[in-house]
Amino acid sequence: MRKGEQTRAAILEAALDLASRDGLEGLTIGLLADRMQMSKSGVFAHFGSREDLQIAVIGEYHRRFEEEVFFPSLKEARGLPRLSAMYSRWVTRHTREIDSGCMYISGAVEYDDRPGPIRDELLSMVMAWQKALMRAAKQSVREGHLAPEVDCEQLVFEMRAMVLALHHDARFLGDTHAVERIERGYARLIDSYRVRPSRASPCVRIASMSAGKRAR
Amino acid sequence: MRKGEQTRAAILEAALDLASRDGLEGLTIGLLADRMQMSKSGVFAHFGSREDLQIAVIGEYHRRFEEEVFFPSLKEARGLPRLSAMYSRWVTRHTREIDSGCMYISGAVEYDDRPGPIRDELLSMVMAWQKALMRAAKQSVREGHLAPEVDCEQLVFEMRAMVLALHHDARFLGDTHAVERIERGYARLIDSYRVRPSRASPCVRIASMSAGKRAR
DNA sequence: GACAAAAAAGCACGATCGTGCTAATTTTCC
DNA sequence: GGAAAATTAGCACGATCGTGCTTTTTTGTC
Repeated sequence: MRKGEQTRAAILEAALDLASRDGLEGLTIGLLADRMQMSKSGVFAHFGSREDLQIAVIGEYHRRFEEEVFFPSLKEARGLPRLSAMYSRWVTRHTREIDSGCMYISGAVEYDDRPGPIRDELLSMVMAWQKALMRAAKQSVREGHLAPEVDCEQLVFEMRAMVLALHHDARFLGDTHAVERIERGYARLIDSYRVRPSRASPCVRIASMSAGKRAR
Repeated sequence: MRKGEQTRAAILEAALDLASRDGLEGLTIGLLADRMQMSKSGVFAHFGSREDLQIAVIGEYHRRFEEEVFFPSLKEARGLPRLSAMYSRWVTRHTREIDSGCMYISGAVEYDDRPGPIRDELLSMVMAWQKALMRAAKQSVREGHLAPEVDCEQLVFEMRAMVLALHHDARFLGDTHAVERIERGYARLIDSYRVRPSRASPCVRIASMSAGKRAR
């Protein structure tokens, strides 16, 4: 009883690693059994099917994502500080998982025209994060950190876009400068949307971004 | 002799369609044979191996990409008009291949940590297009359309980023407004980099982008 | 330590994969 | 039209896949 949950967790850990590297489609029971030094049936028994395994992996990935990126950012003050913290932690996570890959991104490509429970699961998690970003952006406007006429959808779109590019460039092109570009891009983005009471307003963005980098 | 090339081309056509939908990894000889109403060996004989088939598909995809996006843009005047034309055609192509998917993007995810000839082939084609964008951006600076202090790498990075987001949102999220966002994003991007001799400078960008849309 | 329950293994199944080999068929050329 | 060459089909192979079934091993409880 207790042992079961324990090995299940260990399998999930290995599955997470494997799926992050080779994609959810590359996550195979045989490979997983090899890595766990178990029989295929032994692994299989813990999850009703491969699909359930994949869904469990997605859930676990999301749990960790929230724990690492989302929840800590809630400690920041509402508005731009929180939005920047979320973005900074998101970017930091990408730079750290540079050789494991983001499951939200690889999953989006793998399942963008493959309907079913896995796609649904991925979609709901990606949307959850996207909505969290949207909330933070709108709060930034409400708090007076960003100009009232800011199109938050547009802002979040461009923020997400650069993360996709970061992932693409760092992993596929092997570009090591993508992080700097995303920082510059975000700076420019916020700068053009910021409410400027005076020329020398405190630069929340830079502080938060580099704090995130230091924490790496 | 003649018949061979003909059916080879037909196979390649079907393979291109299949790989655009299910990814290069999803391109399988059996599926291809089914769609061609041929035997597996019949299909196989035209390409020395599956890998050679995949590489041939990538090459064909790139040929069509250049023909549709790159070459026509060369007719535009050097500098910003050409850069905008390239971008516009690129975006247009994405909106049209919304239910087939961009092989450069899906390929990047599939092969970002799978070394070998396929990755090499993909990489060289993606880099070719990226360099073409860079040349056009730098020419825009040289021609005086963009400010001299513009960081072209940064500009192209953000341009590419939004295309990735367009692909992601249109295909995975099913978002129908991504095209408008990329247009607004590009407008903002260029606007902040543009050289402004007068307030009412001719708006090359908008003209070109909407021309591209009309041509769809 | 015995016993019930849970966990893991063993095994087999049908499918699908890429790919070699050989035979049949079609095309091309004189 | 017949010979030569190119093209396609047929078939088999070893691998790997997910998954059901039965048996063995391990675990937790009295």
